[in-house]
Amino acid sequence: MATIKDVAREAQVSIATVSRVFNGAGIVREETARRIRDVAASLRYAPHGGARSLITRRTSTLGVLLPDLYGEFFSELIRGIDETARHAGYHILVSRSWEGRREVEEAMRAMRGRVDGVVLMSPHVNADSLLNVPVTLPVVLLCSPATGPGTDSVNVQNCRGARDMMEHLLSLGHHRIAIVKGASGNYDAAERLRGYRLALRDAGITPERSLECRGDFSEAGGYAAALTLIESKHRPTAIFAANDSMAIGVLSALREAGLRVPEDIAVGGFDDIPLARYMDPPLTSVRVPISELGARAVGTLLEAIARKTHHTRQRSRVSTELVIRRSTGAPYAERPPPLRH
Amino acid sequence: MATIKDVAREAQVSIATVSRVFNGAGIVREETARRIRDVAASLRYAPHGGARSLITRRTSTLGVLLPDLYGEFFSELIRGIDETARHAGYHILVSRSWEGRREVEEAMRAMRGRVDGVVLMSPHVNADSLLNVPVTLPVVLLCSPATGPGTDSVNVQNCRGARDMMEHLLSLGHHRIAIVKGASGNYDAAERLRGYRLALRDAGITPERSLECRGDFSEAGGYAAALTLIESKHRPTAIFAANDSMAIGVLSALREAGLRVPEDIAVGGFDDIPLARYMDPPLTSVRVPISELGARAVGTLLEAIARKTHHTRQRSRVSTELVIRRSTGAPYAERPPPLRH
DNA sequence: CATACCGATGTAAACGCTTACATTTTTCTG
DNA sequence: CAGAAAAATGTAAGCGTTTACATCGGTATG
Repeated sequence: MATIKDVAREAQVSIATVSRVFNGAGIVREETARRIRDVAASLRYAPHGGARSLITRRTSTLGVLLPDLYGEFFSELIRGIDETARHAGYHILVSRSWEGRREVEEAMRAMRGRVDGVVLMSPHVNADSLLNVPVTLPVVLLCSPATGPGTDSVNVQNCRGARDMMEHLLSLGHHRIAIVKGASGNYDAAERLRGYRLALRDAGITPERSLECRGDFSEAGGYAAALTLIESKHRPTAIFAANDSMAIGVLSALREAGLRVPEDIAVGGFDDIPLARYMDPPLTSVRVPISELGARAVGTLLEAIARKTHHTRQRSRVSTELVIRRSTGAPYAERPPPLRH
Repeated sequence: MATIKDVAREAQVSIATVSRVFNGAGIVREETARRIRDVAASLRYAPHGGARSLITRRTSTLGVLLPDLYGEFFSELIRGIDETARHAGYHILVSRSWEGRREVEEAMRAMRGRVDGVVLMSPHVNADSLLNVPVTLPVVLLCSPATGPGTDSVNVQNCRGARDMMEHLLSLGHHRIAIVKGASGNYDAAERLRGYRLALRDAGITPERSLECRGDFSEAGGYAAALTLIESKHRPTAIFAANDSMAIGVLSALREAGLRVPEDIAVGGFDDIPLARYMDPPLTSVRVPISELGARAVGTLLEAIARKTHHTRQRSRVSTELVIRRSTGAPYAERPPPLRH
């Protein structure tokens, strides 16, 4: 590959002049500039990003550390992140970091000198503690428990969203409402559970442990949970799954058991993934503006990078919206999608 | 941020020794090594990836240029790519390059010095021509038209898959089968159309232009196409949509028009995205092993990188599989998903 | 006891670029 | 047309690493 030196030699100028042409900085006589560009083109020269960032101390790249890459949630998230990043002239370096604290640390140090900042989603680790450990880099926490101050973070209004769903179910006359919980140790899961309990208390109902089913955010987990609930002596009249994947599993289990939704039992989910409205019956869910979540995180990160040390930490929460469809049997449930974009 | 020099000074050794400790290369006395590691930890030192890759001439990063990031297809693709890349110790730098040739070129040159190779998916540009233009980097083409030799590429057996679907429909007794075409100028779209026509010819049926509806791979496009087909004087008895998103749009349009699927009209899709089996009725589709597609591309790329110039070009095609469900009304259609993982 | 050798460490030259500063060339001014 | 100011270009010092090669004790060898 041709380097700046090759171009300089060929065009009979110093490398400084070549550099100036490619950076728009400094002044170069038009004739010289043209000659340099021609030579560069004929040599197929392109500036070496790595070398450039070594000296400028900026990589124009953002690291994105995610716990997983599976499913629509992450697809949307990455889209939101990329969109915002690219508008600001940044690339994104995606990495899937497994759950453990060790791996996250490892991933963080691998980012050193490759990125200008990191969006970190690590719902299983108390991410705050991570920040003391490896590299010093601007970091924004996404959907992660961040206790202390000192850290930027973006979260979903899980608790509020869960309460909205519960209030909806309660308003339809349900008293025995079960929840299929999210993965244990997961921050979002814990918050949604908290919302569930709060809503019950507010309605004067004492939460029952037998109605709190363990789950893991997977379809299979929802399926299994539903089976348990169906067989329980005092069957619930509604099931709130802590995410849509599990709700889908629940629907399958109910159908196989010959139970009608919503007539025999109502079902609600969380996230409102695109699939939700296509279920049979269409699934009532709590919409999370996923791509906005990513966009917000990047926005915060960019600010942190720009402001360097002088930067007041921000923690924001994106709000959710209850989307009512047939699976909860509300009279005003959403009609089938119109589809004319 | 601490650099190798800081560590060296603090530990009272030369930077070379520090470097050796962090690379496992060369021999360092255990006592010295420990001291260096301690100092490094207390200084929160981590090697600077950029500087390192400047001198070693490898970045341990793979560039991924995609036309879009929307939807399950890309989510799966990235997953496959990341999986394989990380096993080989590579990171991935994701970039969405718009359609135009200019943008792809621009993105390619931005990759210079940041990555060791590129997976390029650019279904609208004759990607082969790109390879002459900007930077010299190992490239693997994904789902892209690559005419000449000289280029590694990974594709889907679009034509074969489309024929499978058509043969299935023909075997069910359909003669008037419409196709909703993919985006114009798109390679996959063209190949699927080719398969459609070949299958008809083989069955002794002359393809009719009026049965080839324009589409764009979007739900809305499928919806619009279906409306046209419904209103045509001589209505088809089956519709083959060139991807699942459009098939979903088709299903919506048919439902709204009061037509039953598959009794009044059969519908088939392509890709077999997760949504397909949840449709009502579940959608017959041609499964594309998406994450394998990504994995294969990375595998080929890694080989190209390893082999440097000595590398025989490979072009592989991943095969598809017809997944029969209720939307085509075959007697042996797939039962509802089992779900016990 | 000189020699060769080996293990441990240091020295310094890259890698491809940017940029402050110095130097040369051009253009203007009186 | 001299001299100064402005414009154009060159020089060289890094950026944070790796690594070939040099150095320097110390130990085994003859």
